[in-house]
Amino acid sequence: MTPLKGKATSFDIAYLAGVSQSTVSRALRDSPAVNQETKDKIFAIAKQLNYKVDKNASNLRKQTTGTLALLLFEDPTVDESQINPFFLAMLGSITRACSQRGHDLLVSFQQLSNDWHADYEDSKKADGIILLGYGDYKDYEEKLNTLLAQQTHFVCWGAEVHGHPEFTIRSNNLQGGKLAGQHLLQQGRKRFAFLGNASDHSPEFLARYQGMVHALEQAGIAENTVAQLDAISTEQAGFDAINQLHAQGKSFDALFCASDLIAIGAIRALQKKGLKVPEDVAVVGFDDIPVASFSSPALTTIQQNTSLAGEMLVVNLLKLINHQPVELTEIQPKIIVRHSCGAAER
Amino acid sequence: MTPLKGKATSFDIAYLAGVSQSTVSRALRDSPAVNQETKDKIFAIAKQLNYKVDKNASNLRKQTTGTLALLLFEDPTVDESQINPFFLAMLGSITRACSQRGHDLLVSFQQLSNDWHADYEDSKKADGIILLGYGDYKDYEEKLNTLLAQQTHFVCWGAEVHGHPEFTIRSNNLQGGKLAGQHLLQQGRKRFAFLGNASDHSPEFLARYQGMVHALEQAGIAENTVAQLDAISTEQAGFDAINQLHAQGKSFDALFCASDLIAIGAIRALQKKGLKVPEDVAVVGFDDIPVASFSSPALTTIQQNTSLAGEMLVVNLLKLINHQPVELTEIQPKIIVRHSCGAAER
DNA sequence: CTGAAAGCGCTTACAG
DNA sequence: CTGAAAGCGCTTACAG
Repeated sequence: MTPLKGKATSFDIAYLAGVSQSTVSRALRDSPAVNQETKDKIFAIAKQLNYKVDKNASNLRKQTTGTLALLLFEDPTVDESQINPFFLAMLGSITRACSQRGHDLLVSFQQLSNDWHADYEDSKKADGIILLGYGDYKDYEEKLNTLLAQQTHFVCWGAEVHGHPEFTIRSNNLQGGKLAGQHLLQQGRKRFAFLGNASDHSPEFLARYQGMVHALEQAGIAENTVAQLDAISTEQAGFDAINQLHAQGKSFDALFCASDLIAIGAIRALQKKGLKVPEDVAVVGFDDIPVASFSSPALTTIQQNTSLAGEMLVVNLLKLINHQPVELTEIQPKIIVRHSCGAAER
Repeated sequence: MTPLKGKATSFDIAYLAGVSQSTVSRALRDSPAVNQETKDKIFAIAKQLNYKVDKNASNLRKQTTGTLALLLFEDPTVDESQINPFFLAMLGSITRACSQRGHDLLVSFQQLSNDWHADYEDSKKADGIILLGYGDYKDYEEKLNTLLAQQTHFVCWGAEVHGHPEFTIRSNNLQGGKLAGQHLLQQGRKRFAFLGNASDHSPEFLARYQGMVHALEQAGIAENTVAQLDAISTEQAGFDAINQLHAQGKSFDALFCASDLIAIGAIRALQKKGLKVPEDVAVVGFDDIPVASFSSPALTTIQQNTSLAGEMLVVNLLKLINHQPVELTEIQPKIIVRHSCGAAER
């Protein structure tokens, strides 16, 4: 075999094997319509030439890509350099799930303000899109509607696309909020506060809030006694929110935060004011990001199963692409009791 | 304009604009050889049809992809569900750097044992490959040589490809080790231990070890007084290594760990044995992963600048692809003093 | 400044 | 079981 200039093509193999290029193509995709001997010969030559199917050519012909795109968008206010650890964990599980199913993953960060919605599938770079991120849901929804109108294949994490539950994988946030509320009640706490946006601009956080309120009401605590303050999912926002709450003269002995990052910032602010966690204020977070177990005190939190979530996102997107029915998936949250709530022995 | 069945192509635009398809193609790429009026008309129609260039077709024709592949491989022993936070941070900065340069990023996890080396560029899915990961360098090197032989465009983080510094972006690990050693010496520590493989199976860790030894020798402390134990970059390995060191009857008041993950595990093991950090043992890690500031005590560590590293990886790979000379890049490490070394006030 | 034509490397009816 | 041929949707010499 003489070395060829440039990469080998199926024609080179055909020439060397003494068959037609069509046969080579069939053999390489292991078509049952090809004689085993012919196949063996072709495989051997392909291996020798270090031949790889040109994906651009095969995708162009097949009109498909074998690739999924992950669009990760963030609140534009967030520091550029840091990605929310929760999404990073999701990224990990999504990447694994893709590999397992023989798909490639195209990853891209986006600002919510950009025109991210249109391009990946239309330009044939991906068969479908996975959306991941926090941000104002009202802005988000608009893009989602464009995607819907363009019949792009997509799934998203967390927030439901109005009237289309099949496009979403989400945690049971209401249940998560209930778990947090109930647990805090069990610790004998009476005066509650919640950090995180609790409006339809942030449906996930809202559900967490509502879940907690639900638990409190069952225990005879009225919603109007609960202090609530908006916070995006960053440490800084949690820190600031506590200071604001105190400036407003609000007092509380139980604090439920819409995310761990908020909780960690809040704990810092509380400690800076000389308050003890959990003695003075019991704190529960949400997500169970890796740092949660390292904060002081270790953070009690509502865990979201990122492995399952990532897996389901990929599985459902693939089903959508293949026009198969999807399972409606809701991930069940789980409370991880550590020290910040005052329950576990220290 | 009547809506077209399926996606619009450049022929549809040509028909609508009353020009040839060649002209459309030129106009869309903003070729100076096209009349501005014609361009305007074509752009307007393209927008109306929500036209997007088919990347498979254009890549096939241009024989390029506009895509970079990131191969993230891990020690197979590591728990499947967790990715080393340091690499996750790198992933973030690489993704950003790619977007900024108009490239897509294909991400893939690999076991070091797999045949990952060949496919991405050969199959025309990417113009080049970024390699990221820990693992036995001896195994790694072999793959790298294959890549080299195949003339694949690639860059890698950390370990130098024998005789080819241009393919690597690395921290000055030797300097990092020195900083750690010097700092520990300044705290008055005399009896040193190092956790991490210090052989050519792990050149980065080895250099960190050597840097520390170098600092110690300058202070008159001989290398043979230093306790060293292998550990891969996980908490568990750090935890186990401490127990083993104690079982061997080794005692030390200064501990330098080849990574933060090792350090965090080591601190847990020390504390479990009733030893105080930093009073009994001062600990310094390496990487400055996000959890480092949250461990108790907060971890003093040698920071690697992941933003710069990710950026340089992308920049150099792009240069390699375009046959331009690359800058030899070495990232300068920086010591972040927190509490685990006993230096900062608590 | 514009058009007709070739061709990138495959996959897949169609025919035998 | 195999081959000849068309065609996926572009880009880019070549010619005018």
